[in-house]
Amino acid sequence: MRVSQQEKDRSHARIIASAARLMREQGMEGASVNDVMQAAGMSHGGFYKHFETKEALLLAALDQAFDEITDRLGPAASPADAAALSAGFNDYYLSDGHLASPGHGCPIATVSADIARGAAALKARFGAGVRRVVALLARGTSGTERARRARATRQLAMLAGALMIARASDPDTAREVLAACRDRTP
Amino acid sequence: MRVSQQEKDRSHARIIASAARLMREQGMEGASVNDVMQAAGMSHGGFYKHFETKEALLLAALDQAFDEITDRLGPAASPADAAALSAGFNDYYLSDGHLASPGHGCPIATVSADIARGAAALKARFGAGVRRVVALLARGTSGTERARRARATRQLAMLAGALMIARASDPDTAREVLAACRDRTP
DNA sequence: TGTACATCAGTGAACGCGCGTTCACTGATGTAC
DNA sequence: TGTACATCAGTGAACGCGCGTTCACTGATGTAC
Repeated sequence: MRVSQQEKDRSHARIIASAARLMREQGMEGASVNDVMQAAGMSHGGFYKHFETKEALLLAALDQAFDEITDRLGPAASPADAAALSAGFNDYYLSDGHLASPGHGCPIATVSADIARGAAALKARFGAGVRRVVALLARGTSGTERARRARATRQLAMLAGALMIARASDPDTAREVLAACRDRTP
Repeated sequence: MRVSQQEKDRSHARIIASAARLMREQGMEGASVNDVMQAAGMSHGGFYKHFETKEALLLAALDQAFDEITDRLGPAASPADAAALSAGFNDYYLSDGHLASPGHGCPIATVSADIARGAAALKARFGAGVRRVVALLARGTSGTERARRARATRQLAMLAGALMIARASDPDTAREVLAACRDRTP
């Protein structure tokens, strides 16, 4: 049966939120249209009233996943706040909570291999997301614009690599990798 | 028709080599049994004369992929050689060749997200592979055993993260990420 | 404001397809004499 | 060394299953009068 425009908008948001979580938990191919719609409380048939293809959904879900992590870094009233935020980012990124909850964590560590095999449109959005995170991390640091961006990039690369390695390893190795990278910036 | 033991051994090696490449190019789920057997010059039906399940193949292919990268770091006659090898590893790891050839590159950057969703047996082998690479990278560096291992771990995490981000990004962002991480160790 | 009707969000069955796995079959290999 | 026969690596058809996508249908919503 037909549903109000307001309710359709809510459905749309639920579909994207479910996809943003499931694509990080199950991978971009592993997150099936059926799973996503089920998680959003609907049946699979209605999906194509919201998106033309699965790939269009993944584009929206990827943006949302990056939004979740930039929201975490966004609020900084002063350069000092920004520096503290950037330092605290390491703690969050390598925390046990982040390790155990890929579905609500950084998309770099969960879907970059899928995107590397994907369409150029996905890579463009991913690259834009990375630039946004780097720009936020670079606030409040010292040096030339170029040097600050480069340092933030190295920090993000190390964190994403460490999280990814820890998640793919046995518990002992995971612990060792996280310990080596915590409290250190490249 | 039956085939000699010698030829069966060669088939076995070709299947693992094809899987080691395809799993890095297409992902562990994306590398189908049919694709692997085709790439090894056989039809899919013969696969189960070599492996009990697809997962058993992936275990063997993962070990082989790690062997390929530890072979690169293996030969070091002296501590000075080891230090030069470790420094040169950065150049190889972030080279355009490695960027463009995931099928013959480091498995950390290509299959870790798949393994994070996989069985404990895969994680154990992955963790062992990571430890082997870290141990090789740590040779010829200074400091306590613990500090040397930690530094090598940070280096590997940064490299894997950078390569993964570069592959998943548009060309401009990829270039910037690689430039920021080349010639720098965390 | 009330009524008549067109719109369309969501449902559930169905589509063709590729997946991992199984199986009957073939004929060269390996073995026993 | 030669012969008879059991073994088994590799083939190709077939299996049930879940995938992305399509479609006829339902009935509440939104619109025109």
